[in-house]
Amino acid sequence: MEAEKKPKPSVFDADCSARDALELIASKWAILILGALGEQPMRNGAMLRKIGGISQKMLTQTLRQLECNGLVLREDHGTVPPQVVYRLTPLGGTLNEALAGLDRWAEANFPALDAAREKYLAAQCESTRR
Amino acid sequence: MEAEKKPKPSVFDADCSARDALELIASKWAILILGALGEQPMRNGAMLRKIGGISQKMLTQTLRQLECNGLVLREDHGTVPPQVVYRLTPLGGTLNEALAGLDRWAEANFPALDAAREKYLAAQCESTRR
DNA sequence: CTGTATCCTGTATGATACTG
DNA sequence: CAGTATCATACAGGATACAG
Repeated sequence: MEAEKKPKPSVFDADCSARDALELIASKWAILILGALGEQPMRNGAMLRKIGGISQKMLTQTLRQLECNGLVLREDHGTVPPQVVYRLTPLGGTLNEALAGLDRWAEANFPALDAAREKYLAAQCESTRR
Repeated sequence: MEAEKKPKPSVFDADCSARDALELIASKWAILILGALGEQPMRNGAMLRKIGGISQKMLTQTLRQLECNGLVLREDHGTVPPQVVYRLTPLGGTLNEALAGLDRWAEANFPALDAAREKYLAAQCESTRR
C-alpha cells in the first residue's frame, strides 16, 4: 500500500486515456451535438438547423468522432431518399447529463461573464492611459 | 404571450452570449486549469507541474482569459522574486463544480470509449478489406 | 437528403529566447 | 519565479463543388 506505486490515472496526466476522453468532449461542436441529441434523436438536416453556425463538414466530422467512440448511434434506414437518424447511446446519455450541467451554467452565467469582462477591459484601458 | 416573440437565448444560437461562454470553457486547458485551481490555489510553476503537457504560453494565455471573465483571481504579491497566486473566484467555483463532473466522467469512462473505438476501427477495417 | 472531396486561410499552439 | 516576444507549423474549419 505504498503511496509510491499509486498509478493515479488522471486527466492531469498528459499521456493518459482520460485526457484523450476529455479532449474529445472539450469541443463546442461535440457539446452542442450531444446536447441536441439529448433532447431527442435527430437527422442530419434537423441538427444543421438546430445548431446555429455549424457547417455540414463539422457536423459530419464530429458525429463520426462521437460514433467512433460509442457515444452516438447512427441508424441508416437505407431508403431513397436517405433517412439517417442519430441518437445517443446509453454511454452518450451519461455524458450528456454532465454536459447538460455545463449548458445550463453557460446559459445562467453568461451575464456575469460579460460584466466581468467589461470591467476587466475598462480597468485595462485605464492603466494603459498613463 | 405569443410563442412568436420568445427570445429563447440558448447555446444553440450562433450569436448568443451563452454560446461565447460555452466556447470559453470548451477548451481542454481551461477545464484543466479550473480543475487544478479547484483543488487549491496555486502558483504558475505549480500549475505547470500539475497539468501535464501544458506550455508556459498556453498557461498564461488561458489564465488571462479566465481572469478577464471573472473566473480566476490573480494575486500578485509584488515581491522579489515574484509570488503570484491564482485562485478561483466564487463564480469560477460554481463553474468548477459542473466541470468536475466532466473530469470524473472522463476518468470513469475512458475505458468504455477506448473499447468502442477499437471495435469501431476493427469493423471499419473489415469493411475496407473487401 | 446525406454525405464526401478539395482547396484555402486564419488561428491555435509549441519551441525557443529574452526580461524584470 | 513569472512572464513576454517572436517565429514556424500544424490543424481547425469555412466555402464550394460533386455524388449516391
